[in-house]
Order: sequence, then C-alpha cells, then structure tokens
Amino acid sequence: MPPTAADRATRELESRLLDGRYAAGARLPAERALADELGVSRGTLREAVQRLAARGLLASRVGSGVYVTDRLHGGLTSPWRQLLTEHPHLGKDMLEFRRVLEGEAAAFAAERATRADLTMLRGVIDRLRRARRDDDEAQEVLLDSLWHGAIATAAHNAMFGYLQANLLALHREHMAQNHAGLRFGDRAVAEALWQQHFALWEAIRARAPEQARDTMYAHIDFVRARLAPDAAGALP
Amino acid sequence: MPPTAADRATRELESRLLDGRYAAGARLPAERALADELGVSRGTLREAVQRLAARGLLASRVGSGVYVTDRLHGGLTSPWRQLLTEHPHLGKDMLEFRRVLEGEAAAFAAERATRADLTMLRGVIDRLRRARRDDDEAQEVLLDSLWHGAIATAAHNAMFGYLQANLLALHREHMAQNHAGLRFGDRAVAEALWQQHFALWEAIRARAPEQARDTMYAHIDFVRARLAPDAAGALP
DNA sequence: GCAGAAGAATTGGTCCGACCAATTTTGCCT
DNA sequence: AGGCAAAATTGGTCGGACCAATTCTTCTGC
Repeated sequence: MPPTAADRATRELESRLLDGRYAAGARLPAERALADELGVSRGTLREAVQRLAARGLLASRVGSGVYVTDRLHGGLTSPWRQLLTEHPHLGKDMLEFRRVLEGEAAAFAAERATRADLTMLRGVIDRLRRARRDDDEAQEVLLDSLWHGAIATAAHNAMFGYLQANLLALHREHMAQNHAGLRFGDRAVAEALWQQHFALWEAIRARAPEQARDTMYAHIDFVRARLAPDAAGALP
Repeated sequence: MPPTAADRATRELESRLLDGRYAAGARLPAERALADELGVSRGTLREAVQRLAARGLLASRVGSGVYVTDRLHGGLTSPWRQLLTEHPHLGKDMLEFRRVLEGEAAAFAAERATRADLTMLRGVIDRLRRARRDDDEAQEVLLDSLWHGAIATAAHNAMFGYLQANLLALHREHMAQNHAGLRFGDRAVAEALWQQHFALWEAIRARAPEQARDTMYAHIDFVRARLAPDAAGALP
C-alpha cells in the first residue's frame, strides 16, 4: 500500500519541523497556501495538521494561524534558556560550539547543496549586498540570520538545521538581553562581515568544503572577538 | 474558546473506545454513517479519526473500514522517539552529527583535560579493559556510554556535554527499538572497539587534539559501518 | 500628528457534493 | 458447490462555499 497524500504531507511537515525550517513558536503558512505548496487539497493538509496537533507538535488558533509548539524544541533547547541567563559564561561555550557546528555545516553545504539551495543562497547574498549598499542595518541583521539558516539547510542534515535554528535564536536572545550586539554602526565591521559572508558564498558555490569550513571558522572567530572583546582574551 | 466540532467528535470517539462500545479489533461504522450519527460532516469526522490514528488508537484501511487498534495505551513516547522511527534517515543524520560532535569533544578533551578528568578517564578505561578480559558484554555496553560521556565532560564545554548525553540516549533508544544493536557477540568487533577506545585514551593522555579527533572519527565511522552495513554504502 | 474606531482582508473551522480506487458483498453461471 | 465478474460499500482526495475569530488598513475626529 503506497503512502497516501496525507501521509506524505505529514512527513513533509515533520521534516520541516525537524530541520528547523519551522522553528519553535513560528507560524506556518496559511492552510490554503501550504496545501497548494505541498500539492494537496486543504482538507488533506488539515488532516496532516490534525495528526501533528494530536501529538502536541502543532497548535492552531482560529483567525490567526497554525503555530509550532515548543514540545519538540523544548526538549533539547529550553533548559538552556534559563541556564544561559543565570550562567553568562555559558555564552562562551555556545559560541565555541557554534563555531564547530556552523563550520561543519558550511563544509557539508559545499558538498551537498542542490541547485535549489544555491538559488536560495544566491538570493540571500544578493539581498545582503543590496542592504549593505543601502546601509540598511536592520535588514542586514535579519539577512544575517537567514544566511546562516540557509547554509544549515543546504547541509542536508536535520540535526544541523535543527540546532542551528534553535541555538541561533537562543544566542540572539541572549545578546539582546545583555545589550551586547554587534557594532554594526562601525563601518569597518559591517564591511568585514560582508566580505566574510561573500567569501563563504564563493567557497560553497565552488564546492570547496575545506575552504568553506575555514572561512566559517574565521567568521565566527571574528564575531566572537567583536562580541566580547573583554572575555575574548580570557578564553582558555 | 468553546470546543470545536472536531473536538467533540474526538471526545465522543474516545469515550466509546474507553467504555468498550468499540472493542479492540472491532470495525467502526462507516465514516458517512458515523459522521451523520455524531452530527458532524464527514470531513470533520475524518479529522477526529486522524487525531486518534496519530495516537495509535485507530487504523483505517481503504475499502474496508476503520478499526480499533489492539493496544489502547496512550503513547508515552517522546516526540523525538516517534519521529526517529518514522524518519529513518534521521538516524543517519544523527550519526553524522555525532561524528563531528564527539570528534571535536575528543580534541577539546585532549587540550583541556584536568588531572581529575584524566583520573576519571583512566578509571573508565581500566574497567573497560577488565570487562573486555572477562568478556562481560553488558558491562562493556554500559562502560561504552560512560566513556563517551567522560570525554564530553573533559572537553569542558557545557554544550558538548549536554548534547552528548541527550543524543546518545536518543540513539540507544532508537537502536534498542529497532533490534539493531552492535554485534558485541562478534569477538573481532569487540576487540576492534576496545582498540579504538584505547587509542582514544592514549591520544587524550598525550594531549594530541588532532590525533584524538581523527581517532574518534575512525571510531564513529566503524560504528556507523557496523550499525547499518546496507545503508553505509548508500551514504552520499 | 496621533490615538482610536470602522472597515477590509486573512485565517482556521465546518459543511456539502463529487469522484476515484481498493475492498467487500452479491448473485449469476458453470 | 464453486468460481468469478458485476455491483455495492468504504476510505482517500478534491474543489468550492460560508462562517466566525483575528489581524491588518484606513479613515476619522480631536
């Protein structure tokens, strides 16, 4: 017995929940749009949503939308939210971990990116270039998130996507909380970040895993140094 | 917010399952008839059925009918566990991720292990050696977990320790569920695992991060190949 | 200018009617 | 009796339609 359309829709939604394309708390596209995107009728899409809702992964609110519950993501990430506020030194551990995580993700992306992935990456990098030219700080911050998320997606490993989506959110939360953002105001910093992002794009496009990893390492190291100039020297 | 029609239908079906009106193995009335009986449309009735089916209480067969599952126990399984069984490729992703995670942890451990860490590691490796000599399989499995955990601890990064503990548990759960454990029974395999663990110990004790990482890579690769001999060749 | 209210657009919840394919039942013919 | 094909039944899917709750826009009045 071949899988039914509802089965396939359920599986697809599960995948998107797993790899972070639908992050915790996020709102899914409207049922009509999502059904169309998945190539099924709205009734079938609704059946898939009901299944996941019954398992506590989704929750729908009339008039508003379908939202991702924190049940799945809470399991691995939520304990960190509290710990991070109470033990600021964990921020260092997170950055160190992200260096490895994103470095490997970049390498995998250079290996496995599909044409669709490359198109997506190119789209983000182009918008990033435009935002940089127009000196649109807010847009740059947003696109920075998108960029790192797109790389994780292109790595084609659910674990990387999932952790990337959740840890990045956690990290930004932590930064905002400590009023310690990147100094985008500094022109030199913004320019350096752009250079690093573009170098990353070239490495992935050229399918050079080692180069992509090293470039990402350098990028995270730069961010780390810029983020906590005081603590940087104290790193073991 | 008042309960929706689908909610009421779901509750009604639950009641009938609980009080035995729909016994185990029994066939429910046809959807059209049941929907009419409950005073809802077929689409709504179907959504209720999907919810219960997602919880494993019902199963529907096209052309035949909707049947009551034999096991009425509410699923106490974590969302992750269920996803892991339904998305086999996730196991591959997890192993790939663990390779990176544990490889880096081993390298950090070689760099940062304190005297106390080394004492702990030596204790585990000694007990592992003894279990190996006595051919105590159960003990070997247990100590294997301890060993990997001890390395993550010695890495002195909370993220590594946390993820190591949780992913390893998930992975073992998954293996047990699929009756697909390592063939400890095979003497050659047990011997190889011991050699790898010992090589890891030597690399960490010698404070050789690169060597520790490479050794761990080789170890995980060995486990991966042993674990899924069929899928191993299909890895991209 | 700007807060607030009225209106428009969006979104999930529900129903209806229809068609398909798999399955079961029926009933005819050998 | 037994085999077998037609007919009825059943779950799976689709499209359109309407409602009520929510969110987004726009216009108003101070």
